Amino acid sequence: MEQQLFIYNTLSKTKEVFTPITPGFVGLYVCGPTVYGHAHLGHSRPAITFDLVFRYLKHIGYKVRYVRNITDVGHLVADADEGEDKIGKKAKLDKLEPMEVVQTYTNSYRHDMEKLNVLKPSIEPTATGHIIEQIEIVKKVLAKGYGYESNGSIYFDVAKYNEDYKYGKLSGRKLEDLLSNTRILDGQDEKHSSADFAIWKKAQPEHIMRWPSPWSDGFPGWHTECIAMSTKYLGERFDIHGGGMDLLFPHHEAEVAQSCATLGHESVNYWMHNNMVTIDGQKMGKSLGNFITLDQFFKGEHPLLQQAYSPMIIRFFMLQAHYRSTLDFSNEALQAAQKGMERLFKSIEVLDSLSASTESTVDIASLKAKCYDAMNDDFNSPIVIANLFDGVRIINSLNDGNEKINAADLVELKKLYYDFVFDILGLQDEQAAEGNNEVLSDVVDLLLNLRMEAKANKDWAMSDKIRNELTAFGFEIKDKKDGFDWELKK
RNA sequence: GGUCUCUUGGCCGAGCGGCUAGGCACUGGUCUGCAAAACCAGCUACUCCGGUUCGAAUCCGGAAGAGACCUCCA
Repeated sequence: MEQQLFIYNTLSKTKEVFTPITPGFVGLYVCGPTVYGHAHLGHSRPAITFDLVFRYLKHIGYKVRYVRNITDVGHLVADADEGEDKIGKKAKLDKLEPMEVVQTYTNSYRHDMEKLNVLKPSIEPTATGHIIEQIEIVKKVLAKGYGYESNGSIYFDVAKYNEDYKYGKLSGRKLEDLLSNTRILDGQDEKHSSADFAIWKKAQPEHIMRWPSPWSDGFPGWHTECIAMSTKYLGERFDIHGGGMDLLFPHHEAEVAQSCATLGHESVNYWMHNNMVTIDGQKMGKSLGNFITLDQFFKGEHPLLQQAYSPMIIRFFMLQAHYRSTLDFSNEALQAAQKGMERLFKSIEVLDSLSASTESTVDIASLKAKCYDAMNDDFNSPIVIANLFDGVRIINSLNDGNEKINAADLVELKKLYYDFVFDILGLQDEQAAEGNNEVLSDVVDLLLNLRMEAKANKDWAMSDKIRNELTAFGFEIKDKKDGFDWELKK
């Protein structure tokens, strides 16, 4: 591809031309889930967003190393039971080993991702597998003078750091504002300042997940794992770091700080952030308890769901909005996505059956160019989809004989749809995958042939009887000029 | 309270100075024994008030409403 790819960089708040550090190669890191619960619709947003990025970068010829972590330790519980992390808390409640909790939800997450046709990352590291690396980072922070020990825990000294670097450059915050706007008093006197964050936390006696360190038996802080894993697998400088907007502050800001503090420079060239999925205009999230899990969507088992929504409907729904816009959940929107997607897939079936003419009356080249332009403009999948729908009209017109296409264009058109629909957008035809039983197919054909005979004899009663009964079983009958077509609706 | 973002037709969602995406729904037409499907056509919106401009949904200022972050969160 000759064209340039533009990516919106949160660091500069502008779209920038993408230039990889090493020509032909891309290092991509994305913050993965904390595995203490089943994945909900919100979790699928970054997964699908960066799956699109991963797929497109590969499509245009890059070799991509995609690292997406599993957070299986280190996040404190919200309601301030000091020193207890989420995984540990959940483990006690369920009377399970912490690693059993981790395994359960990791499996569940991977299962959901597979259903959504999200490609597996190149490396999927876990925080617990990188305790040593995190301890090394803590040591470096201390050695450089940007951290301090307090009662066995180590904190990052934001004020000290801010003297040498600018804290807040990613999220656009100022340290003074942060300090003057702390809402609740901290309760813990260990920190010198409320803006400081823990990079190593001493474990309380009852705390199960713990590791030895030079300072205490404990566990790594919240923001250290990503920088440990990203630099380990992608290097001290790498191309793209992605994640949800809600991680921008403090999580990503703290990553930038730790990079600068330990390496003397930033690690990430392009920061990408996907927006939130909302429900009734509010962020769908664990803390608000207003989430619907992916599995509930797939099965339709939730009071707010009017029906089941297959993984591909969810995926298509997400891709119909740009990743930097909020996306509001509703049954109506999901149902509209479903119908649109069905139309798209139907046209691909039609496309496969088209035959070429000697001339073309359709402009495939410009359609193709529009699709690539959209992707190159910060991965604008809704525009791609809009163009594909323009193509649907073209395909149907070709099928109806209102337009003509030559052999070369037909090959191009097919390639365009296969590339974009299956490869880049990562959609799959679920209807087809369900397996059209051949015998069933023959039987339906037999019945419809009988109906054709009835029609020829103007026996409308018999004709309608066959059609209506097939319809009742869930078949859709489409009459054509000289025959018929049918499909089994779900 | 602080920082930031958003407000588009019946619904969902692009666009980000002129040529007014797309999907769903709806209406009319073509085709058809009728219907469905498909195609063609229609429905033409940018929260409000000022300003800049030959020209603004798009830029600037203000108001109202909503949201995100400031605390674990994708």
